Amino acid sequence: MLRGKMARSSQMSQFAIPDLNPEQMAAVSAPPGPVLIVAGPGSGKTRVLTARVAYLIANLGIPPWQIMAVTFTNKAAREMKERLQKLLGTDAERITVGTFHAIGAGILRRYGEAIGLSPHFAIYDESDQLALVKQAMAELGLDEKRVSARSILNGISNAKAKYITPDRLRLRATTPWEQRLAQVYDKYEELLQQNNALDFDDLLLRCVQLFELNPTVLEQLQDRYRHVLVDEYQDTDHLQYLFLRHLAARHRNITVVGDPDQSIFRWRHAEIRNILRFQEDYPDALVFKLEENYRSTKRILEAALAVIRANRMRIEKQLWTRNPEGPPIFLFEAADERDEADFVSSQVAGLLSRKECRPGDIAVMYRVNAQSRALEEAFIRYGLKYHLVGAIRFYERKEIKDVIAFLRVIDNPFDSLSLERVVTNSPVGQGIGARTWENVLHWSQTTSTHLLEACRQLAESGPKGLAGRTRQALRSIVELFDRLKALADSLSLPELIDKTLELSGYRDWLRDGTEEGEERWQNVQELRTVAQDYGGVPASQALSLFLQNLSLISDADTIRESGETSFMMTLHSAKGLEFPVVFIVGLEEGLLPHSRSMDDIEELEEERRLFYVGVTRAKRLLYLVYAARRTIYGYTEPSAPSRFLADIPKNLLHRAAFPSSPQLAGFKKEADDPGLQTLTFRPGDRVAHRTFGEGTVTAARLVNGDEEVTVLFPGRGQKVLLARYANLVHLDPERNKIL
DNA sequence: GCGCTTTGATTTTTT
DNA sequence: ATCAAAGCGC
Repeated sequence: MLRGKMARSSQMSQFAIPDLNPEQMAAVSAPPGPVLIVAGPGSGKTRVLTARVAYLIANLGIPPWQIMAVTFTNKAAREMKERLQKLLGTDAERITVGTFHAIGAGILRRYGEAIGLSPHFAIYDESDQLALVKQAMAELGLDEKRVSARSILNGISNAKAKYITPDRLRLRATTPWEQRLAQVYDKYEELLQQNNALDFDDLLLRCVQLFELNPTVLEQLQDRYRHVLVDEYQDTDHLQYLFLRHLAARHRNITVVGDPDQSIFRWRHAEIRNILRFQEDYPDALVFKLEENYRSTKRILEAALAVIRANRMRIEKQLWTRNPEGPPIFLFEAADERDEADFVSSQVAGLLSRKECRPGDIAVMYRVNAQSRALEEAFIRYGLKYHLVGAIRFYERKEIKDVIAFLRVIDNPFDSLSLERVVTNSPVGQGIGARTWENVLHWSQTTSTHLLEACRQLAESGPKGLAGRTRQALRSIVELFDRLKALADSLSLPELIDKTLELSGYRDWLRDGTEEGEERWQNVQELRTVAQDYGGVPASQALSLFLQNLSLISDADTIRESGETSFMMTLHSAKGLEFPVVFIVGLEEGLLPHSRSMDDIEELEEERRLFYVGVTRAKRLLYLVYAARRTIYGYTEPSAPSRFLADIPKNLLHRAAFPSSPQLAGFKKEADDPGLQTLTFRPGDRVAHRTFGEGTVTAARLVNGDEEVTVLFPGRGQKVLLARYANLVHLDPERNKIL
């Protein structure tokens, strides 16, 4: 007893709790048991969660391996690991930190055999799922023109998210549509099983199933993970809820952190009521509220509060900040989306030329991705650098999916979708068309062997009518995978990838000499680089783990923090980020709130939360922009300002004018740099621009220490550019010398 | 089996 | 306006 106490107190000194305010401190050092931390934006919630993990280990002497910390994104998991590393050193490695899905996949790899899963299961993403639904529908003789595969998949996803099995769905089905849905769902599950594959939802659903069917396994896990901590609890769905409830049922040491006001994934089955009802689930829960905001100015916070106050589904908080009042929030009415983009660009150019911030301090946020187009064009016109966040996902690139398909087949020959991808999308399938492929599928069905085996049998002993060319093509596919499979035992993973690319002819096929081909090849090399982490052991051992981890990673969209580029992103992808300067554009009825969300009160509340999330990303400067008319799908229509704008008290807003810059009282630094004093362009000069080509200067003047040049580009019209950003090149330097 | 034309849909996307 | 998937002809 005494020894234990001494050990604890000596450990306590090892962990110096970082500066925390009293609320944060209370949450961090709350005794084990159910704990709910309601954390406002910018209140240091991740810090608190991390500090609590450290506290449990260092101060309460809990072994690191008894702790599980769950996040939603890989990025959040990574950040938490890094912070724990700093706080605890090597102890941190033994803590289980990961996303729901990664942790679920890990559990299934380890214990899945109890419910009939091979540890080599593939993880199917949404496009794989859709392909599987189509296959299921085809096998059931359902016409895709009458029921879209998409809507069926939605139905299946909804059922899965609610933990409804095909059997249960069939029992509760009343309409013909529901009966058909249950039928396809059933078939879909059968196909997953055949392919030895799981979809994303399965990673949690099957865990819950495992827990319910195998009390021994569940107990083992409960005793292993005695302390569970969850980030972003407001975004958990029903499966995640069940997963956590089971895991924490025995020891009830569950800490959740979240903010119902920032719940924006309802459409992804997130259930805001999970956090609203936490106290009902755990009546003895200790509740802490983090209400001090360290991020935004008083004005920005006040505007945010005014916006969110109108919602009903909330836990009331008294947010406050010690930060300064700050400049007013700028409100600008643009004529249309082009004008809007011009306004944003000119403001950005102004902020940068006045050195009020760095490009990386600025983010432009919008409701739908389509809005980025006009903004990008304007940024390019102004010579401003930007980075589109979350637009292209690495894992979804065609070439990456192709290479992964090869590897998946090597790892799991039952994965028919991947083999199909190889055959239809790469040089390997040369000479095999839809007809032949149907034969293979059919053969595989009748002999119930996997597809590769079906190819082999057809090549060797298929019907006489089979053309020699087809036979040869099938044989070469089988030989390719036989060779690769054999090589997997002796080569490391990166080497196996090299061999795969070489032997399949994929490398030469991809690098077709075009610039695009080379870029795609670079991406493939990127994938190879990732594989190097798994290089220590033979590929046959590393492959499953590599593939499963890969399926769970989506963020090659990791923000590059060079500071030299500004950011554009949807309001959804802005969650969890913060920027000194934020522009929210397209604040119009129909866009925000989106027209598809306007007839449902709960969806409207979510739109409002989305706006709230956007506003609370801003630290110092916030611009709210809307356009009087907007072109959508080729139709130009007048638009009304968003109803959410009306909730912001007028005294916080300042109507911005265009094109002159607003006065940024309190922010404007005294310019040491007087900027440009003389003109370098004059009317008549011939100049070249990166995107507009050659043109003639029609006017030039000094504006805020920069040179504003008006150029007439033949065929593209007159453009007003800032010389500092536009990188205009003089075409006839001789003439310039005369100046 | 491949390439061109038509058709339809088009919010958000942590995994 | 734009893009992808399906449809159709060679």
